[in-house]
Amino acid sequence: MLTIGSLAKKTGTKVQTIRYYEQIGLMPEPGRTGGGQRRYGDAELDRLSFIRHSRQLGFPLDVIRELLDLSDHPDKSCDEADAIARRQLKQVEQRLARLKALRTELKRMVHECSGGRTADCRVLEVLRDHTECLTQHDQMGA
Amino acid sequence: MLTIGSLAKKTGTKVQTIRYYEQIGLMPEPGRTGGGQRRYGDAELDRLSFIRHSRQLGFPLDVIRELLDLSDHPDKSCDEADAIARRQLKQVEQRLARLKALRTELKRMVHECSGGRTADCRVLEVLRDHTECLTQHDQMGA
DNA sequence: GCTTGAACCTCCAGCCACCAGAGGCTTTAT
DNA sequence: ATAAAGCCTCTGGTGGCTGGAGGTTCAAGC
Repeated sequence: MLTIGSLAKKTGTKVQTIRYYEQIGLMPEPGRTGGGQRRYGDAELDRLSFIRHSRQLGFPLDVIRELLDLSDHPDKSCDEADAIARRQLKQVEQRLARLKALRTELKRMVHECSGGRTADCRVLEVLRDHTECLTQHDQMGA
Repeated sequence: MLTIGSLAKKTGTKVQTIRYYEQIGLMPEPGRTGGGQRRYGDAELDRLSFIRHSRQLGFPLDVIRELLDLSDHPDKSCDEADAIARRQLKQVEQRLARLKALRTELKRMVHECSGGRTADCRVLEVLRDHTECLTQHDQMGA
């Protein structure tokens, strides 16, 4: 039987985060001691590990909910999980592309700045005038 | 003289966002009509363009505040603006590296999944067992 | 058995950078 | 004169947590 603190340590989660997951129904309500403290077993450890690992891979919580549901039904088709992972991959690739464009632009700013007064600062100049940008970096989100 | 709506259109900003910027002191309080509607001039247009462009390059609002301040004082040294841009570049590069690791992992998951029941799903299996990961993808943040 | 101190409890507020909607007023065009 | 588009303020929500206040419980040492 694990306390919330040791569960937190084992999974690299903050205690508050575990309580938060319980609050939004992502983690089940665990058993309690007579005094009202939470106690966890192996099932909860596995579930939390799954959640944390999915988070590290960038899946949002509502998607993780779906993945957990799939994982709880071993006879369902795998297609859905596969589709979710593919979507995530696509998003990661889009974000990569955007970040690369940003990097290019920032590098250019920094390289062209040769010190001096801010009046002649290349960094500020580029920020002032969007038309100087070579790359398109329209919406962010990452 | 621009209405808030036309300023929004020109800069690709939502109207509410402009009011938000005003509320947090990033944009100045503009002049008003007799009826209380905001009217903007070219200075505000320039300032908002600067803000939006900086946002697109991923600078957070408090950093943009610094950049605006530097831009308002043409005789200050350029070093600070340069340092800010370099920091941002570094952060972008870190995020790129993390995203690349994620992409690798997601690709592997997707490639290894050959359909079937969720019980045998490679995607779910990898999520369950972190030790199968080749790459380290510790904290996210993007 | 008693005391200490670490870990637990609940509840509330805040972070970032907005976005949406309710309910009402102003402007502009016809 | 009227209509509709756009403006106003104010409130509350988003995602995914994180921190703190103020109080209780647990486990270990004496």
